Amino acid sequence: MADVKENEPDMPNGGEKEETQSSENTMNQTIYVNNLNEKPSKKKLTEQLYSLFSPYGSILEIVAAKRQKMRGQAFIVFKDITSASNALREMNGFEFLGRPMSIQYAKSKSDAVSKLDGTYIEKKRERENDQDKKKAKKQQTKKPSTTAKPKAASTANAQAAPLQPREAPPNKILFVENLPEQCEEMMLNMLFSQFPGFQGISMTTAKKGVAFVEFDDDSKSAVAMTHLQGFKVTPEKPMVISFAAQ
DNA sequence: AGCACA
Repeated sequence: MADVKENEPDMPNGGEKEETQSSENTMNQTIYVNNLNEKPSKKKLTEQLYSLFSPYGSILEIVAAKRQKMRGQAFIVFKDITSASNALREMNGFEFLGRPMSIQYAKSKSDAVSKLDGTYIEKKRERENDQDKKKAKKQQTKKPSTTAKPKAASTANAQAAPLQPREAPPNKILFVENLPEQCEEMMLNMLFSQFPGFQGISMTTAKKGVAFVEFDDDSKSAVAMTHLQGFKVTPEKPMVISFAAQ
């Protein structure tokens, strides 16, 4: 297994420029994307977003609406929060259909998620009014017993955490990310073709720094993955390898 | 700019 040091002190500055943090929202498995091109139809846009974001993990749902208030925006509901985190990190500011996407965590939980939790309420009949609760139950100690979701022990860590391979069932196709922009198919070929069962590379035209590598079967791809995981093409960019999503 | 889902 990979030894990961979780407690090493972070360097205050990695030389990265800190731009205005657009996402001060708390972590959410749903990401809110805006500044999208408003020309394509809702269906078309949703399709594009699916193919763009599915490499980061299973997508439960994509919600986009056509109303004036909602156009140019979309909600990508991931199955895992780490997928959302990775997608946000990687794709924020990425130029999509001629415009740089802006991505934040969604402010609230998606219905698709609530339905899986069992906490879904049919209509917006129930508004949580804190006023009422405070007045009625002043001294009541609220004890989350049943459906208490495990609160992230460190809420701030995940967003600052470096890109990590995502969890996915074995697949003969590997998803490689965090590649430097100057990385070309040729050099990936040289790296991966040394492992048995290598079939080929396919770089997505949509996004640089990402590639798919295919092997004969998932045992062969697993070998290559363990050997090349974290391999640094350049000192700043260790490649992150996962099994491709179905 | 703009945080929804019936």
